[in-house]
Amino acid sequence: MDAGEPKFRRRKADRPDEIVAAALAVFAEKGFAAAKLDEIARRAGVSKGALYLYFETKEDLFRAVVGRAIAPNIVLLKAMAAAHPGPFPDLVRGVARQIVGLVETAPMGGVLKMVVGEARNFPELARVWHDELVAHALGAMAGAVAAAQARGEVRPGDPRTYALQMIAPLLVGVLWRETFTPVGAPPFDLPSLMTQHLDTLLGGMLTEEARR
Amino acid sequence: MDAGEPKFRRRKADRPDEIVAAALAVFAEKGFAAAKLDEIARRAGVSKGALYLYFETKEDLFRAVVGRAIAPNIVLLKAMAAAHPGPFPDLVRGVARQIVGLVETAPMGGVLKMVVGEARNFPELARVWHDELVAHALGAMAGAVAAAQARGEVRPGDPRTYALQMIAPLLVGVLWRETFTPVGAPPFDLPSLMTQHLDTLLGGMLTEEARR
Amino acid sequence: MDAGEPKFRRRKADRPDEIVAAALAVFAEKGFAAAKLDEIARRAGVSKGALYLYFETKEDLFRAVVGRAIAPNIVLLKAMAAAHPGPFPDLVRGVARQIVGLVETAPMGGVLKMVVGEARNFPELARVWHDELVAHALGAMAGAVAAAQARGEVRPGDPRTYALQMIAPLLVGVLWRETFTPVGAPPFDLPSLMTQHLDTLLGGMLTEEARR
Amino acid sequence: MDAGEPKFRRRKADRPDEIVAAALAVFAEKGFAAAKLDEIARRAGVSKGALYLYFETKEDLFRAVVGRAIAPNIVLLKAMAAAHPGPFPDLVRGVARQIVGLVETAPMGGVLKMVVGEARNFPELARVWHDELVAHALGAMAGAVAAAQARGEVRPGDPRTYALQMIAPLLVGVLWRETFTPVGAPPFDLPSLMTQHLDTLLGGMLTEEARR
DNA sequence: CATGAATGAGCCTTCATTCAT
DNA sequence: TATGAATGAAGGCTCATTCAT
Repeated sequence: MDAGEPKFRRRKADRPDEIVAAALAVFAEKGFAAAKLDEIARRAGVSKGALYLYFETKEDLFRAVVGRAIAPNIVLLKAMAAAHPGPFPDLVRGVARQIVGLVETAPMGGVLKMVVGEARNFPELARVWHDELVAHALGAMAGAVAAAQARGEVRPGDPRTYALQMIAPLLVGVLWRETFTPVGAPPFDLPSLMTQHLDTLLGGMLTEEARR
Repeated sequence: MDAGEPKFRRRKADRPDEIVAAALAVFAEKGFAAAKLDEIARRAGVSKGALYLYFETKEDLFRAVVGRAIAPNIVLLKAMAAAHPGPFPDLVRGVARQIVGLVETAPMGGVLKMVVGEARNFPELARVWHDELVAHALGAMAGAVAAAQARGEVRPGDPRTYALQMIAPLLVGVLWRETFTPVGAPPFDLPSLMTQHLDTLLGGMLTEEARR
Repeated sequence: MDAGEPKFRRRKADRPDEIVAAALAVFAEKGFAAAKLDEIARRAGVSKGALYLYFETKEDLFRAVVGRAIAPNIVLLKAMAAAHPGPFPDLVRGVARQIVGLVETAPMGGVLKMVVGEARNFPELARVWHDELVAHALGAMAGAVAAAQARGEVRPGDPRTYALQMIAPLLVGVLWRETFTPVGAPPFDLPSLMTQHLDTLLGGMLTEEARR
Repeated sequence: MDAGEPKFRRRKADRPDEIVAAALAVFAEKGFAAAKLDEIARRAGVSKGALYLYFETKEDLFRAVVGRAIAPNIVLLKAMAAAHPGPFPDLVRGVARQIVGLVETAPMGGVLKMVVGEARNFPELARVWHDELVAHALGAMAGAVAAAQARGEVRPGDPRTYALQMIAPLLVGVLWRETFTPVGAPPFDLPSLMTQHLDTLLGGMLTEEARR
């Protein structure tokens, strides 16, 4: 930018993000222990030593990667908080559209694998993910369900469980894409999957009146 | 030695199974790369060298672990194949009961993590799992759905997607138990979860006539 | 020993000592930081990994080396404690003979360099050396001086300082041998040095009566 | 720049000396290998890169440090050369006073440690120290002893050894201060130590007539 | 001259694998 | 078979050195 065109030396401020992006890719693919700093450095276009200018240790880098991967998902929380107070199905479909959009753009499969796969080795990361994102999201959706129940829109049942039911097929679809599609399994089209799922599930969740 | 009580000594023939069991526990907890043969040997009650009497390499052991973990799940395929040809909901609930029973007894969470987490590092294992178990199970259930649709019991929709919808919350519940419950998150009761889910989902899947 | 002659595989029990001996040589020559585990392993006739069967870290090995080097010097303390209660000069010369003997056999120069050179980096080692050996030795000799003063054998003066005066030339002679002799400086013959020094020093320390 | 107060800015010409001073402190404390250029640069108040404007390598800087540390000691040689040709004890005490003065002002402990501790890794430095300083000083003192012997002031004995005997306690006292005092050992007061030592030693060195 | 981000060779440490017993 | 001491290749991390600015 300065002095006309991008110099072949990248600007320092971008380095950490570039490293985190490269690290995310490698950690997601290999897992923490199997990921090699050599490969992360190579993919980030820097030397191995440069990693240590920005992160203390490999674990530190991993923490940064997993921690920062929360941010893009936070938008969902805000979207849900700002969701119009209309009929329950509209809310659900609106949120679902956002999530599907996120899944299509962000490397959610890899992040999921990282969080789930390393939860035992990095419990504090699982805790952060739960406390700062998952619990909020699940709680918000459960709250919406409970409100809909109070309005007579949704049948009785545990709201938190309803929330899990709604999102689960998408998560499994993402893991499927990550796990079985690369070895030749037929993929699931996630938007279609989600559409059919919500049609079906809402069909069973809504009361007679709400369904009409 | 110990000329007294030789009967209680485990027979040598059990060694491989004991090793695989110990390895399953460690691999499930740590992942492939972070698992140490020292720990596997210790948990199996044998020396490190003994592992190599039964398995060529660490990868070999891992393959054996993941491969053998298919077997307990195969019963599901047989159960589905032998399922009575009655009404669709009965079939679904019967199968679900079996799966939930399996989930309660077998370390399915750990196995899931292994298969998903190492799919990129061991693609042939993902392939085996898909080809020998997952595809069959999903296909069988999709076939049942299609048959029910043909009989007018189930509404239109992609049968394979329906199958995924049915199982997904249970899988996510298992991963939840593995990931977030250890760090203080409230657990999901899997049988209740499955009951509520099938009630809801079938409510949306079944046609008017079938639902009556 | 077993089965006739020494098998080409050395017996395990000796390994730690062999490693410590090799490490002493390398640490004494290079200092802690410049010493390479590769070289220590090579000189000990084992692989680099074998070091870690007996010592946790390089620092641990260093601590073991410096710690064990105290032992051979402890004999001096015992010799001094058991010293005959005769005239002061006899005591001094007897102890000196022991020390000179030690200096000729043990690698005292290297050990001295290690303790002094790494005192700032490993203060706990300096403390151990002082508390377990040096303070005792200096104190014992100072005690003997004080007793001799009480008996009227030695002139007034600080006993601890007298003790230092007695030993200092030998220590400097050892360091000289370590430092300047290898680059062509004329050596000092330590026994002669010590003889002349004690003759001179006692000449100045003893009272008229004692000197007679 | 800083058009306001340029006068207080250190002149560039001082940089090398400032760097050498900082390096001396760090090398003396840590030893060559454990010393980090980062710390030297920080203590010198310059950037790491700036070190390379004045010194080719870390070894070069070390050589400069050790080499320049000779200079302050050279004054001793001159003092001894210019020493009045009076009685031997006066000469000795005069020189001792100079040395004690030097020890109190210059970081002689650290320098000693550097020279002794790195003699094996940098033999040429040990050689320079010996050839340019130590040999001269020891030789000068030995010469004075020999002259005094010729005058009948000093008893028979190896003059070079006598010289070593005279200086050794001070050197050991310096090393003691460097090594054991920081870990709680009682210190030696070097001037008192030297006074008592010379009183004692001269008492044994001088002939009857000279002592009178 | 001066800076400090970047490099990469080198070292400590780990751990799968081997092998003498 | 079984052991566990020993190996050595591999990888995380450090730090002297370089170089674009």
